[in-house]
Amino acid sequence: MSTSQTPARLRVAPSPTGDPHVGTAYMALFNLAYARKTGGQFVLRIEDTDRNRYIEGSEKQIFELLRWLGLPWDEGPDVGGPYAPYRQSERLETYKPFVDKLIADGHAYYCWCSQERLAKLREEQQASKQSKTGYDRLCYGMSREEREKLPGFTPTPVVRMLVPEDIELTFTDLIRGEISAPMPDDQVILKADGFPTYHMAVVVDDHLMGITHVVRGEEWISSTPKHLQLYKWLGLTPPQFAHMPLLRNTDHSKISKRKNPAARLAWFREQGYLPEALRNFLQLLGYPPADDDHEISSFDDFVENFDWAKVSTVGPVFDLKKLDWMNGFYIRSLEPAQLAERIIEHLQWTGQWPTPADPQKAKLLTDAVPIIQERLVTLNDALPKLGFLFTADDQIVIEDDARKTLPENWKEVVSAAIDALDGLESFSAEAIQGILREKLVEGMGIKPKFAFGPVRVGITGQRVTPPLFESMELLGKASSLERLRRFVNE
RNA sequence: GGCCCCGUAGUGUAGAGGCCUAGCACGCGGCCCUCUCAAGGCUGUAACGGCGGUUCGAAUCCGCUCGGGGCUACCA
Repeated sequence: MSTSQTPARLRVAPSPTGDPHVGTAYMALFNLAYARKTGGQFVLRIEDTDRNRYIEGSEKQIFELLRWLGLPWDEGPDVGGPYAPYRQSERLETYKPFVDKLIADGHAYYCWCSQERLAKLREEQQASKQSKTGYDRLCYGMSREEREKLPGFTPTPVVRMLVPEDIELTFTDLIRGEISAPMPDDQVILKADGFPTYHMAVVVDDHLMGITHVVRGEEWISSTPKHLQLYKWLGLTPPQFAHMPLLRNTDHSKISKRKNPAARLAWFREQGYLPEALRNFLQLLGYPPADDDHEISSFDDFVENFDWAKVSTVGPVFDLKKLDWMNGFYIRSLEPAQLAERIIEHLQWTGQWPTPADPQKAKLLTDAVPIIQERLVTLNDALPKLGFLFTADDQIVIEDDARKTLPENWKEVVSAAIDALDGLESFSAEAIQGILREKLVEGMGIKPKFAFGPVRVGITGQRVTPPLFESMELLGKASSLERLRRFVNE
């Protein structure tokens, strides 16, 4: 039970730099869970301080996919909120006084070093295998005039923080407990283009927006001392930190779009995964199931028992096989009518079907859902499994691997089936099965497998199909007989 | 190179000194069911990286070692 806790404010802060990343959804899920558990708020903030990597339309994708996944935010660029704007590019004036104060207090200084000089410096440090790397403080204590006389000068300065020797490198993490981080160098906090870097913006915004818990990826552990130092200089109370494990590729490297199609959040939707299945799956990465032999769990259950201490410190590898199983499970647990709707929506979203859908096709699909429901892994599997239903009788092609399964006497079998079916009044699956068993299996002494096999091939052209008798019922008597006749006379 | 984080079956995890001849889920194998394929039922397979300590006793604590990962940008 959620005891009386102080409402927490958490945020997810993706950058609009391309296709939304699956890691964004992973972070959002855990942030949201804790916000809900404490009765607090979940904020979406867009961190678009990098003008070079900014990609038009990426932000919209973030909104769309996070909503699709069922992770709604209480405050954000598109829904507003008391701390608007929620887009860092619209907050440039907000950061200025904080930077000015740091400079005035002697905690930050201007740096006119050119990118070239810095690159060269870095190169030399790497090559010399020195233990100490980072900016060499050439500009520290200099005026513009003084610096200008030296090489590697660039007219527009950046602002760097003056990291003290005794900076606190240890902090408490909600997931890992006491941890320490590397000694930082004099990090740039304000870029030449007037935009703050992440380090400056995140501290100012998290403070101004009343964020109480910062939940982010493990890759930020090494930056946390810088952030803590900024809070200290500015006289602000820092939030609590929880560093989530990093999602991994199969080779255990940090998950990347290049090595892993699943790194793109949109990929899951395109493949036809159900958002509730993906959410459940993500929840299980680095987090134990609530019930030891039952990994299916609702978001509410997740929230109910949520505890940072349960989050694993080991970066989990994506196992799509498990997601497949889970997606199938969620598909099977839907009402057939609901599933039909989801399939149609998906076909429309992927552009395979028009909007509005052809009523006849929609009806046929809906009627057919019960026979494919337990055979689907993703929504994309539906149409291919039902191909024979949406194909005209004279367009059915007998596939090679289906033909190979045909016994010697297949024409005899199919002819007998035609005769049996022809006199059938009610063309129901039950009646079809009844008469075929009577005439072929019992009457001719043919094993069910070889009696129904040729009929299946004639009806669908395929070796593997949904249940035969139900398929024939859906197809109707006329079409079924037509197909069998064409088959036997080919 | 330096600093930091991490190390239970193929994958996700349970395990917080004896309840562990290490549990569960997915995967994979077998059997049953069966009109194919699924679904379902039963069943099998497979792990504490290594080495030293501490202890009556270690997957659990300590050290070293090996391995993986992250950071080391005017990217986040």
